[in-house]
Amino acid sequence: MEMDWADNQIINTLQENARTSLDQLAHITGLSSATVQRRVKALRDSDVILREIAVIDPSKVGQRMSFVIMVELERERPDQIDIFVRRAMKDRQVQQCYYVTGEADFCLICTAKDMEDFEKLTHRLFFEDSNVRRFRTSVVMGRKKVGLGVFLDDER
Amino acid sequence: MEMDWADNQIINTLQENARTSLDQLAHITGLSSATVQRRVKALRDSDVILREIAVIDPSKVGQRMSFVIMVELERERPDQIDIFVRRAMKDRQVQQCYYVTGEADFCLICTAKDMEDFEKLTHRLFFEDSNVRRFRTSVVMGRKKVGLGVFLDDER
DNA sequence: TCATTTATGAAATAATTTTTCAATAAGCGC
DNA sequence: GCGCTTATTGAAAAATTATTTCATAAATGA
Repeated sequence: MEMDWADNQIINTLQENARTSLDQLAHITGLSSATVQRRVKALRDSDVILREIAVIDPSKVGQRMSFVIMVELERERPDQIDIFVRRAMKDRQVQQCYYVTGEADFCLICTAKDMEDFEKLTHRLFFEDSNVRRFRTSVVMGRKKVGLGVFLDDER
Repeated sequence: MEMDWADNQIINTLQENARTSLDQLAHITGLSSATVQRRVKALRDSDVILREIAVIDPSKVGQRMSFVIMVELERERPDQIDIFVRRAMKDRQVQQCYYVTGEADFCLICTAKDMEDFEKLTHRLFFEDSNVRRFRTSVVMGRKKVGLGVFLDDER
């Protein structure tokens, strides 16, 4: 999809606040609000904007802990990998699952109420899957930056 | 903040689609749209809903690569840690920065256009900071699940 | 150049959000 | 339980925001 400076501004702004009104975006870009609305629609239709979501504070809803988990599988056959991916993807406590190069096969970002809740998670994901060789857990002490932003060049 | 089943439904729904209208939320919860609007406002004001954002497809805006980087610092003094955190936080290509237990001190999730772009990132973040002992990079081959959702119990 | 397509802004329309207000429900002291 | 206060609720009005329409202007390309 063809994109210019105005689109970049729209994308950057909506990544910071998806509730920014078309009037505000019109002011930022110097376009009319009708044009901005068509630009936003095009960005949605072409899946540049994948979705618009509310970000919840996990600690405010009882999920007080976060974890980074590096997972090594026993066998790296595609079908074996797929079984693990499916299990991870459908688990609500797995926020992110990356298939990666290096020593580990996957990096997971997970949340849990407490350590007991985390232990249950490890059973669901790792002990019930005989193909998981080992996993290394890092407990998150500080969520210094948490986002999904890909911010674009502001230059005209 | 006191929260009931209707709030949970609102939270779960807005995490999937922040553009869900008050009428739709009213239908889901069985409340009036005026009440739902007040619930949503309360969730925003109390920072249960931290923000509402557009999620962009990185590959559609030229950021074709993602990386998981485990970072070890030389000295773990709070002021030294803070210097690194600040640098990581203000870098646009760092989507996430977790301060963690275990061998490494930090786990970063980063994006880059290509390997050259990534190399620049490592210089900015790691080589210019004499306090970084080492870092281990895992290149992301598959973004199997990417989100920030913390989904709540659906039971009444 | 001319024809065609595409993008634009102003205005009208539609949809959504926010406020107002009266009624009901929930807490609380006694 | 009774009376009092405070909270929460829904319907309707008001305000704001999003979308469509339509005529015009700019870009594209034979």
